[in-house]
Amino acid sequence: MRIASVRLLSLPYDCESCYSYLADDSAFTGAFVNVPFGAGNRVALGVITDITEEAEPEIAYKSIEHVYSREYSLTGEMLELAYYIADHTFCSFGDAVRAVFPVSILGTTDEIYETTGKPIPDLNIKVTAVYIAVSSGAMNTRKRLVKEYGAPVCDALNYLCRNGYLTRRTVLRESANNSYQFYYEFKADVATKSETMRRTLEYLKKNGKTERSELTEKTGVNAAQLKALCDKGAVTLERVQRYRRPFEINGDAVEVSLTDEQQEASDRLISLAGSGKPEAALLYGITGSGKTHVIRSVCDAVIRSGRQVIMLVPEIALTPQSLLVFSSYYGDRITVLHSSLSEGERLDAWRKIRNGEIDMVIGTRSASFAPVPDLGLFVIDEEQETTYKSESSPRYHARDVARFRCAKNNALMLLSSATPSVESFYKARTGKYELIRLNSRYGKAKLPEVLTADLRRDYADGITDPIGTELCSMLNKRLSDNEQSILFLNRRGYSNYVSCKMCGEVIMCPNCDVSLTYHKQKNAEKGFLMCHYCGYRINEPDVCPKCGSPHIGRIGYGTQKIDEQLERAVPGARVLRMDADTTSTKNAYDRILSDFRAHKADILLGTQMVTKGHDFSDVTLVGVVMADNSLYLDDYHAQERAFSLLTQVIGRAGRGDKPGTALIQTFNPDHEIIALAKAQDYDGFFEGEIKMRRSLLFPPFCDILLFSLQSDDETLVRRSADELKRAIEGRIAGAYSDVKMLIYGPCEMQIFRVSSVCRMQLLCKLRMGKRERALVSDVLKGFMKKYPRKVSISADINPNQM
DNA sequence: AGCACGCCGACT
DNA sequence: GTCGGCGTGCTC
Repeated sequence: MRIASVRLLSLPYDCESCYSYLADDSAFTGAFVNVPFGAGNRVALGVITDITEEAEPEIAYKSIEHVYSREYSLTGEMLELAYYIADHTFCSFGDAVRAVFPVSILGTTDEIYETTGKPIPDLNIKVTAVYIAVSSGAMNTRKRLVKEYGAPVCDALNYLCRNGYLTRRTVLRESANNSYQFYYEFKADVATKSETMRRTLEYLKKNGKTERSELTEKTGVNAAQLKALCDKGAVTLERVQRYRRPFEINGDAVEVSLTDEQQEASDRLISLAGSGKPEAALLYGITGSGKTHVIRSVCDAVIRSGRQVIMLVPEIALTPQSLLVFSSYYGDRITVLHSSLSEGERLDAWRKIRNGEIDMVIGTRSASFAPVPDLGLFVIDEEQETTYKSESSPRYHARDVARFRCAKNNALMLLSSATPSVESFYKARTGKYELIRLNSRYGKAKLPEVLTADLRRDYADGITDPIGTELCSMLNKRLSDNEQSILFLNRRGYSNYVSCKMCGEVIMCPNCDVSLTYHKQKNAEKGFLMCHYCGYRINEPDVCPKCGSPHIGRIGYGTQKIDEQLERAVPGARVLRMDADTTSTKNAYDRILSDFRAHKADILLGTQMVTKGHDFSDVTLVGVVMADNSLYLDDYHAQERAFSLLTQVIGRAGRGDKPGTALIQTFNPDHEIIALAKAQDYDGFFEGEIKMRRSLLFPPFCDILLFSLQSDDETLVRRSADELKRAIEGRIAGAYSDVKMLIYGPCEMQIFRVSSVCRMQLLCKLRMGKRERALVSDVLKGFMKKYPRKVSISADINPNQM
């Protein structure tokens, strides 16, 4: 007897998810299966993790209902990766599998109900209604019934099945996202009366294998006639998956010759990639040093050796420009993979990758799981970016996935950055990663001149405009010289809120502990106020809701307001605004950038988005409207983020022939981080930062473990948070006395209430290892058992925000 | 997570 | 007296 261990995807974290089922010969490890589960034998999706021959007599086994094909199964690597993710990020096995595998590719299952003919007795009216609906035939699938009658039908259906009035069978429906092309080929002459069919046969005889649409067009044959020809054995039909392509390939490959420094870096990386061992390297090169050329040259070598490359970029908006660089070399052997592809596009890309039709995958965090058959190189560009860490379950870091996969495939993990994360640079310093430096700027580009504008002086003169006098005059100068400028606005602290000038009341969201943000309404005097956390929305009030005073007004300035001020301060300038509001539509981002590149505007004003690796040769001025906002967040990352951001912004100036200038407006021109960014002195920044991290005990000298608790019952979250702390302390005093950790809190999260849900957190510093993970898992499961469905809890290792 | 079983309040 | 509330416990 074959017994398969099946792990179910639908069970929560605190449930044992492994069950044994009888299996036939079609079962294999890594296969997705449908199994009957629970008293109602509802269909559940699972994965076979193991197969044995020994049955245990005391277990009443059920049988596997369906085994999905090998084409859509987990490879050994992916199965191990799913376990790795579940273990390291404390998520359910199902969440981990759904991250590594596009489960929707399997299609959907539904349950069909049929009457048995057994007459029903006098039953509950609802049950009778369901029975009648089913027996009429129109309403016989579970999904349709649930949609019509709501969830309670399940009870009725189970009752009817249990007592033999209905039977249930499950059906599989192939994913609607499959799209096929049909190829016909001539096989044998047959007699037919139809002129069209004869013509079709002749055409096939002459032209060989032909796609259906071409055949229909040329001979006028229809689907029914083709089917008849197949049935008669006159032609054969071949069904081929059709792939959609969500992007254009353009540009011609330009052979770039590498500088000596670049060539040396490339040679070293190529030898690492070919070492036959897992390797990790950090490519650290100042902005404009040509990291991309080096990466491309390494990709070339890896692909030539028959292996594949995965390259991650921080955000979707950056995929087109990377694609532009690489697609000219690799043509249709390259693909993108990210979450804004349509379902069909994503699945197509996935299939092509798995079929070995792709040499290079470019994508965001989720592309870490691209099923390349023989991974040779895993590049993470701008590796310090926070977007590589997932903020929802599974809370994995792409770097850890990369490391895991490179270890399995003896591949090279290549981190690349001008401002590496402190953690990565420390690893490079201590020899865990090979450090490869590019020290010289490439081509004609020169480091821009960096100036600071002391806003205190403006304030002393009574000028409080967001664009100070210095910046204003420099912008005007650029305009008259027909040169371009970029203005960067740090979003944080720039939200517009509404407050009463009489009583000081700030209009808050009723569901969340945040102020409402003002939004302009098109063609209207009054705007509206919206909560960015829960979406709550009201019209802008005329009077203060607290004291009734009409003296209420908008405070703060965002891109909109600065846009308005620019009209006055730099008359005649054409301004393009790029932020979350103006880039909401699909191609807006590309359009804004290409318009700016074509010099259809003089000033590009925007948030984070303007800082990311675009080269505009006409830009000679970059202004940072307010540098201070990013410096004082109470988070140990704050300095690092600020330095990285400022360095990137400054790097945007002077990418072409003309010398560039960066102007940083600040109230703190003497701040250390600003000085370091001004000098583009990463090493200096790192020395200071690593000292701080060591003395205050922060990563990389420990890991941060953050528990978050949520509940709509305020007293319960508070109480359970205290109890969580005691539970951890109890275990450390008992079974886990070998685990060392510091516990801080519990305390309220920065925004305590969101959507009427109260949130607490508990922070721990420790060094994560096997025992530590066991403890965390233990504590989590204990907590979930104690507060089922009342308080939700999650654990996050080294979160982006605390 | 579902779903069944089981034990207490507002209705025919 | 029953329908149905959701607390507890189990699922190969």
